[in-house]
Amino acid sequence: MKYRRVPDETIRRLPVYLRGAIYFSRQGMKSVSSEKLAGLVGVNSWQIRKDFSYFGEFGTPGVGYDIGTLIKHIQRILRLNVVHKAALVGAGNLGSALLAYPGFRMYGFEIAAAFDMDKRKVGKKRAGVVIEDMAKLRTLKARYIRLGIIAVPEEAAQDVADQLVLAGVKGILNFSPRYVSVPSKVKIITIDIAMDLACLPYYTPAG
Amino acid sequence: MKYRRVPDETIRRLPVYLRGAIYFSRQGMKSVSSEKLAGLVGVNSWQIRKDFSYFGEFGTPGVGYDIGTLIKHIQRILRLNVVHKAALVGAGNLGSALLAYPGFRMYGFEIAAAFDMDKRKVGKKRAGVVIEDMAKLRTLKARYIRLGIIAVPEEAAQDVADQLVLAGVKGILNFSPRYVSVPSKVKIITIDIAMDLACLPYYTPAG
DNA sequence: GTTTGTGAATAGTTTCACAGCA
DNA sequence: TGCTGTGAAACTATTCACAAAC
Repeated sequence: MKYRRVPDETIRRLPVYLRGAIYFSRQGMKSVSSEKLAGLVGVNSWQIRKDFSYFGEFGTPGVGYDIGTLIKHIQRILRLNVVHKAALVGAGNLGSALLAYPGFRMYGFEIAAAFDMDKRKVGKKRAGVVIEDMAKLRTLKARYIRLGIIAVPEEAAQDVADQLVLAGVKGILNFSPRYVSVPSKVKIITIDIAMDLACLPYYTPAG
Repeated sequence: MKYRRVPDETIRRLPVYLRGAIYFSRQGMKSVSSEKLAGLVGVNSWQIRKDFSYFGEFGTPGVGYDIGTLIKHIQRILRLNVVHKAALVGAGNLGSALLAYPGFRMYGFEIAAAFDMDKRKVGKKRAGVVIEDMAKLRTLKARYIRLGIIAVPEEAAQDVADQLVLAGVKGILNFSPRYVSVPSKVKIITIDIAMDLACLPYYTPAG
């Protein structure tokens, strides 16, 4: 296929395919068709084939995709083939849930450090990770931690983001319900878990 | 403006605008321009004006949008002007975090019930909500609870979704990292908090 | 027979530029 | 002057249909 810019939407779907491929792999399957994968992850089969086609041909007509190859391929495209260390800021309810969440490992992430403003929490452990003082954020660079996760109350979000940027992180996952501004060299993704729910009533007329 | 189907993307942005409007309202402001709102929420001003234009004219040229009117308008469009009761299934780490999350109230949601498979948790309280036995799910309809939130391990997600559908919910917010299938009359939104993070390394080359 | 890969057609979304109103 | 509302243009993404590969 002649070169075309990869759509952002395609990138957004790759983790879904990766999860599906890992699932089939654990079931002991060796290869899978776009139709089968489509059934599992809830995306059309032609959409899946189109998405994969942006990265060259790696399926076998009449057979499907080799699951091992597929996993490696997607991991390399998304740069998930190396372990990415992340720092969590905020060890409250949400932060603790994130520390215990098994989903990060699946994509090669490791929450390697946790921080909290509350001095009483400092030194305690959550899911095997020792909570550190906010002042220690400056050590991130030396510890090769390049991602930050914000799980603090919204008033503190911008301040924490500034500190993370200062500490040299390259990407931030923001769980606080507030838009946060960062220099353009830093990529930020904001997830407001209530916002997705806010769209639901619109789509459920007889609610 | 002549009628045109409202883009899904516009609907997805409305909660963002709503949050911004509520923020300005709390600051004591009476009206706001699309430019000001744009600065807060990180969307272009013309995008905001376009989005609003799908629902008729409610701004004043030379002045901006009346904040009170804006809030009421968006709430009505999204059907957030009545309280929506939701049932949480799964009172583990994530479930507890959701129960304590203040963001739901902002959009008019109330987690009115919580359920867990673990009999030892049944009867205990989390953030003021008593955890009930899974068997009580069948009482949702009588209690006017039409939304379900799934916060259980992925193996149990499909089963819980089936039970929620049986209990008559109209919409489901799924936090388990697995695609779940439901009848087409039920709207489901799946959030995998790790999946968003999985896209980050792709956008941060020097990671 | 089955399943991939992809150009072309269709659909959806964003951006622009500016007329018109307060 | 300042800001909204919107048609038209540009851009992006999805869907289709089918030739080619196994």
